[in-house]
Amino acid sequence: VTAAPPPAPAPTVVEVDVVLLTLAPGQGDGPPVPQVRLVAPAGRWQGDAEGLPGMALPPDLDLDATAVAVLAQVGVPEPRHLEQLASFGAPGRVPGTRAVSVAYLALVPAPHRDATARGRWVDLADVGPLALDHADVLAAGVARVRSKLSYSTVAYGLLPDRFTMTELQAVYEALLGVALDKRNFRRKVAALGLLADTGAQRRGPHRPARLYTFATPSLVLLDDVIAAP
Amino acid sequence: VTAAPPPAPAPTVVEVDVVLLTLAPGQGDGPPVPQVRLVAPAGRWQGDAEGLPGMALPPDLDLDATAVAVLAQVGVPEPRHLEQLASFGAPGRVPGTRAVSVAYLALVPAPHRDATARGRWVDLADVGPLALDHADVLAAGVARVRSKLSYSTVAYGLLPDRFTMTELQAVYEALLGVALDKRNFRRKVAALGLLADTGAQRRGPHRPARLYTFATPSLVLLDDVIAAP
DNA sequence: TCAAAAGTGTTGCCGCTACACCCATGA
DNA sequence: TCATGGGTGTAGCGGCAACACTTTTGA
Repeated sequence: VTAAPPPAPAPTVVEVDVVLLTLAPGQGDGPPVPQVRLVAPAGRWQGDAEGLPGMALPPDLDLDATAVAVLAQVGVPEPRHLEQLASFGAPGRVPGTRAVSVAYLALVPAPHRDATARGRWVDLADVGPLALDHADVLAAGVARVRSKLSYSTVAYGLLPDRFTMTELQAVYEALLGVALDKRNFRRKVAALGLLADTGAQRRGPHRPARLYTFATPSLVLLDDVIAAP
Repeated sequence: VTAAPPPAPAPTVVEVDVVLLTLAPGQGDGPPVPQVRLVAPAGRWQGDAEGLPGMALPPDLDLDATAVAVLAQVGVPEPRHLEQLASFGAPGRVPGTRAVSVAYLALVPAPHRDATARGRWVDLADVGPLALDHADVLAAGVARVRSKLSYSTVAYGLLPDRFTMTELQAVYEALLGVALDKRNFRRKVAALGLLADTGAQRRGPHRPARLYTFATPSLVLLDDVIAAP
């Protein structure tokens, strides 16, 4: 709301960038490794650093829909979870233009190795210098996921439809970077009542494991669980 | 990041809107009442509904600085707390243009009744229909404050420099809408060690009350407190 | 001396953590 | 039969909620 008559609109470009995260199965029997989707430098900026996938806001799409379109470009038809992260708009962040970036966080289960899609998955630990201020954006995304682990079912975004307790626990351990007690973990998860036992089992070289699903197919805040008697 | 050569920038305006909240002392001996700062309809949109203070993003300011500029317009030289809330960018949200709004949340102690500033304080309970999608933005701001009460010292943003325990408790009760036990409240607050006893007292018609200050003059996340041994 | 708000301890309960063993399967 | 991961119970401790009375002041 401005008091003065509308000034000439600033020549500002709005773009939507997406921090797309996944958890790739560990090599051998190692723990799962967190990965980001990065794309090659192109379009608006030059240089050799990769960056987050993004696009300019189209006239007819809202912000969420634009994020979905960005995801489509990198081969993700629909993410398990998508939420707005923050906006970045420092005057110098894109050389030559004034660009405001609305950043999103997206989570998907397993890296579909889709050859037609742009970009590649990079282990979080191996991410090099990124274009523009994308390192900040990525950091914000990672921080958000980590903090949400404790008070929501973010893990939903990273797991396949059916998964074992051990896999669920591995998600938490990989993202939190700590080891958890198996019995306590299972007890706590069970107490929340968010999982359904599918009855099915995963058969492997050893004793079969029960397969579970999230009872509600979306991310749930834990407060909401408690508040629903 | 776009693969194609840069398309002509969409004619998009970026504006920064601020949800400015305070807690006014209650009438008589009533509890404090939460208020928002609203401004009269002007500039970009017509109609009789008030709206949140805001302005177009100037070429030389980043988002945070723009929020500060907006606050200056409504008579707040520097807010106790300022954080980015979310961005709103549905195609139809401002008739006639494509405007993306980056919303901020700001907190200030007491309503300075400053005649030169634009706008007025309105009890949250009395807020009527707002311009554009500002009702959504306001709702997001209120939700953010409420949720942050439990895991941070947001109350810092709403209290004067020196305050009594009862006032601090009243902030929590007013925002949470529940009554709290005096002894438990004081014990918990003391255990966090975030307050300093000023030694001074507030004298009233009854027994004087100790005055406290926040030891760290900014909003603190409670996890950080625990993580600092 | 009275009215009104400030200030202070204890107890029971619940949830969290720590900890070690048997089970089912495929090889 | 063995190697490997799947699955289960308990006991101690600490934090949280419930609860009522004394103190200090101004009028």
